[in-house]
Amino acid sequence: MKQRIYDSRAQGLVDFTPMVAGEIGMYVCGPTVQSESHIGHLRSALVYDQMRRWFTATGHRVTLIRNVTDIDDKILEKSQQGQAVGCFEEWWALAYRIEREFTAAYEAIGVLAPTYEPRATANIREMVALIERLIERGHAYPAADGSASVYFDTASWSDYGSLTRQKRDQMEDAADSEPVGKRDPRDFALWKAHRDSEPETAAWPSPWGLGRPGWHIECSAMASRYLGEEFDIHGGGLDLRFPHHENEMAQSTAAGFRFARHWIHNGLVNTGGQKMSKSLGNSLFASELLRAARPIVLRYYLGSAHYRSVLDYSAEALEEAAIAFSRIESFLDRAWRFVAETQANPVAGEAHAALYLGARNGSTSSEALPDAFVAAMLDDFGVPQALAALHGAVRAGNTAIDAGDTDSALARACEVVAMLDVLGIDPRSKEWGGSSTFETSTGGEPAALDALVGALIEQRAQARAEKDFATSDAIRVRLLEAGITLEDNPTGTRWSLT
RNA sequence: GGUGGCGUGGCCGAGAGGCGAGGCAGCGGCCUGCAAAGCCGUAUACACGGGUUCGAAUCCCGUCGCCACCUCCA
Repeated sequence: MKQRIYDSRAQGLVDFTPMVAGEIGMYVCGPTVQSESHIGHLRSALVYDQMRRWFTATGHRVTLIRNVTDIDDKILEKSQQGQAVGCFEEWWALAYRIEREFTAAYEAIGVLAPTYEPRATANIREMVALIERLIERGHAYPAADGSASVYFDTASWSDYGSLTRQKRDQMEDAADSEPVGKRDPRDFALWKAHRDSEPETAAWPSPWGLGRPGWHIECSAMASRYLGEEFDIHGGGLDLRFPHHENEMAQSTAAGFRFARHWIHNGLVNTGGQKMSKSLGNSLFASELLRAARPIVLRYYLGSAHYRSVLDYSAEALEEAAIAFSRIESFLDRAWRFVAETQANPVAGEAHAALYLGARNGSTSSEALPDAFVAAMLDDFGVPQALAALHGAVRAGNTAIDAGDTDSALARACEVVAMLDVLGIDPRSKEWGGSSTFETSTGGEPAALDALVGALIEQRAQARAEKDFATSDAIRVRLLEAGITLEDNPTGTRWSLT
């Protein structure tokens, strides 16, 4: 079966074949580091992280480039606003501080670091070269007002608008565009002349004079620098289709590059059916979300809707995700305990352990993945369907445990771990702080607590043996009130923190 | 004015011409001293009106409602 992806430019599902067999180049638009990261940023980063992991799991060497826009109007504005109220922070300090916050949030939800994360300010020379090339080819011009600005000549590029299927003559004029020096209001800035009101640190020399790059040119320059003039996939949020990606594509192709073969756009996040925006005051910041749920649960939740769908956030849905996810976790706990308990032969036990670990590290390869899971992922990264396959394996595994079928239980557990591994949500993996041993969930609790709870469990067992259920229930209630849940199993009583 | 998307059961959320994804909640049962966990069973779901078809939630036409983008955006 072939990998299918939804290509925004083709507006449909297409077969995906890497340019070079076994290698995939992806460029993803990262954030403009001007203010706190929110749920939308997390979702976007996660979507491409999952694609990257999937490609890797299926044997590809992926080069993932995600840029950081660290120079832009808003960064300068914010810095100036802050300074006006006495908070002294240079624009570059602000950008760097926010960038680190973004990195921390990404890491918190298990987004792997991209292969490289170029900053716009470190690629000015490449941008200038690209602009020069566009001027030479007749698709860009220095501003007519004598400033150092340079604009892209949209009229010179007949393909302009093709990414978003818009006809140039039917586009609305940019309301806030600076008519200064532009031939046409639809033309956009490649290079922005330095203004006296802006800090000198935010200006670079160029053949046209001191200035800073326009927003779109950085991605064109960096994508080509790190991935070449043609590469497999370009991704970003749906809101970037126009103007950002349209302009990026226009610049790069007008410069003579083939550029991205496929364009992928992830859906946005709504809250209460409304678009999330600062003016509505309904932004969900990463910091709040990470307090509202365990990061691994947040990751699970963000993957529960297809990447192209709108994700309508609600606290209830997040809580449901937490319950659904703990079902998976408790299965893994249960499966491992079951296998350990029923495995009389330690040699076979070690073989099982090796199998289990292999599934976790992906070293059992995608063969350990159920067909339904693979089919779902091949079909435009159908993570929600893949999660259905995951839950199916959990149920089958629980059934096998109930039936006392060790081999089947272990096989299902290995499948579950392999699937979780691909999705980046294996609670026992190192990235989530799991240990590589096979302790049951109480294994990580302090020994003192275990001794205390163990003593109470002992007392309760005594009471139960004497059919003194009033006492045994009282002990259970007291522990529950303290946040400890008891479970009676055929082999004894197990406790866990709720 | 232009471009695109969405409307699925109590809730979230997949799917896209013929067996009702999955999760949460509910109900009935098994297990349990009672629980918990787990399992089994359980649903006149596809905005509305036409049409195409042996068969439509899925395709076509229309209507209604909601949303996004059209040079700040993940």
